Amino acid sequence: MSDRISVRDVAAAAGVSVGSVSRVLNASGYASADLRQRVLDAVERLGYEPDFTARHLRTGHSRTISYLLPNIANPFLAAHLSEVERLTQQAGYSLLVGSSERPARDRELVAFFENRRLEGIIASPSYEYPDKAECPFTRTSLPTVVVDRDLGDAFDSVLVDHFNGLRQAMEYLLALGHRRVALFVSGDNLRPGREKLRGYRAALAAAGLPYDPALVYMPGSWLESSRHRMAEMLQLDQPPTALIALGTQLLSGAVHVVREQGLEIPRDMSVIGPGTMETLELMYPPLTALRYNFQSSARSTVQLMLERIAAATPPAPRRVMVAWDLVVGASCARAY
Amino acid sequence: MSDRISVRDVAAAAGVSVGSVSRVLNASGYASADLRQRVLDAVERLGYEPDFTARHLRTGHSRTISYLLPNIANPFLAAHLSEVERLTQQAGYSLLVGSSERPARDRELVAFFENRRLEGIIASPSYEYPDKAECPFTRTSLPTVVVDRDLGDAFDSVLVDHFNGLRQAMEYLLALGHRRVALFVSGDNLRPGREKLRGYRAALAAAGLPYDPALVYMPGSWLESSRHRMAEMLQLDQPPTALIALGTQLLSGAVHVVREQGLEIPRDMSVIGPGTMETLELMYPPLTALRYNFQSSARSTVQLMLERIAAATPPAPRRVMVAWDLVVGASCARAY
DNA sequence: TTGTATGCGTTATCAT
DNA sequence: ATGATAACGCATACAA
Repeated sequence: MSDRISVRDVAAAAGVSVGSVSRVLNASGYASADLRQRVLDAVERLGYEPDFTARHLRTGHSRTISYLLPNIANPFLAAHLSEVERLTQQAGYSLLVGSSERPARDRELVAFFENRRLEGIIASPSYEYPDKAECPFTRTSLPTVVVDRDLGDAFDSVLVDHFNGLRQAMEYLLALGHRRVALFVSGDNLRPGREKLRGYRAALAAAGLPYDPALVYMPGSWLESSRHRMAEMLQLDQPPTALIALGTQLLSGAVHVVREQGLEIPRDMSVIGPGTMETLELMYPPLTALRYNFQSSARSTVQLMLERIAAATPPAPRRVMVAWDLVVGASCARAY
Repeated sequence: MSDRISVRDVAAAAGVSVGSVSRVLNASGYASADLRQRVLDAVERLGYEPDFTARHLRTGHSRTISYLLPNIANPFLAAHLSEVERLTQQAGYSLLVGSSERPARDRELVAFFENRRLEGIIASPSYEYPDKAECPFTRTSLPTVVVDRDLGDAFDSVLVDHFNGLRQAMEYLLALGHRRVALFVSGDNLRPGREKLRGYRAALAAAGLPYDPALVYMPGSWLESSRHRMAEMLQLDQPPTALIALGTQLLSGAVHVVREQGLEIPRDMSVIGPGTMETLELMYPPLTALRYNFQSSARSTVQLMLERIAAATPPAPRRVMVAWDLVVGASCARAY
């Protein structure tokens, strides 16, 4: 059963040496047409396929890259991961997934990736290492492409333009006459949250409106109660007339409370949410949503990685910006 | 830079032979306390870590398993994958993901996994190979655990109990007085769809009600229009008064049309949907949903796999059933 | 143009 | 108890 055929078997069957077999298969060095044909025949006949591990040990190429991310179950990340997997496979690489929600695990995984001689790391860690000396990705020599995180400009980065996405959404709401907009976005400890807040505030400032922290909810970690915060906001003297909630859970919790209080969307509350496939149609009226192109983002990610792997000398770090689009549904109305 | 330290370096530093280093590190064979200590010190001092690839080549253990699935972006699959990844990592294994939506790609991936000497395959393919001779998983000698597919009883399987899930949901609706229930589930070409249909029909039969194909929508592949089908159903002489839609897209499309026609949930249409995190709260009134435990399902999957890998002689195939729970929300009402 | 021999970094099988 | 050495399966420098 464990009679795997090796180069030796092929060589014997073809009546040539192992070196010749290898040379033919890798198109390295010379080989006469005759010898070449005999080898190819034998390979075909025996169904030989070079052992990946042995080749890896010899050449140093593992043809495998890894994707380190906080949580595969997050719809945004899953969509991106899915595309990345497709493209890496297409390029002849395998994709190893590693999920990590804390720095210690980041370090473990990076050490693990190095030990396995992976060829690159796509990193979207759950911590941004303000102290660069502690950043596991700075310390590794593996080609790294950072996805939507601020890890300094030593890395190739694919960044989502949260800033302008939020500005766009806010300008849309402000144009509808809204002056008090609630903002529900994930963690201010990571780039996506920070940039969204920046965009939100920039739009307010540009319109000459004050920034009110009481209208902002940015849970640092998972599963805090967005229901509770929305309930609080509705109790304010001047409650929000619009809501931007960019996360399925954040949105669902907030919207639940809004409706529970007998408020109607969009009449009493305008809503902008995340543009993942599901949410777009699940709500009624159809959600006005911020959406970005996973496919193009994944394409950039993989392309940067492959270029960096192939490069003889490491290229200067590049950064790619991915834009959000505002897809107008029917969940926003003019402020009364 | 590429000055990786090897056993030889450690051996030299400790003043012992490479064999001794290996023996100490693998706790195989004898080693005096003194030698043992010297080796451990040297390892510590040099920061040595055995190269995974070389070890793999020598021992045959790749400590890697793969998960073959149709589509990572599917929320159900992503949730399951996420748990499986966590558990495999925890057990010291890496997880390679491979997505495939057609038999030819299944075969490619299996060949690829064999070539890389992975230790096992978790398979949830997009085709069930009625002709077993064509099934790539039958032909491979790699330990295989099948997830929610009917690939015959030669494999360990973790199966979701769609049959009883649907029976449960139907009994609930029938008890509320509904007699015409629309069913929107994915493909009848795979076990999940087939079993759901069986459960649906069993419940109807038990209640002495006729089965009407005009109320059933089971798209074979993605993205057909559930909106269109729902619109048709609402035109029937006797339109459905309840809907079971088990898929985020199926649900959102159908519900969209229902509301568009001015029907109210649950007054004019009772709805039961899929119990993924997002959907549960996103709808208003809160969705009554069928839900199953990803974690327990993932735990079974990984456990079966690890046992099979560890077993000296392959155990008889086992099958684990995972139950659905009906989580009652407020999207169902008594039939008028 | 082709064959031989060495090494990749381990582990495991021998002697000692 | 420990050390020398072969072997895992391949690629390649070198000899022929």
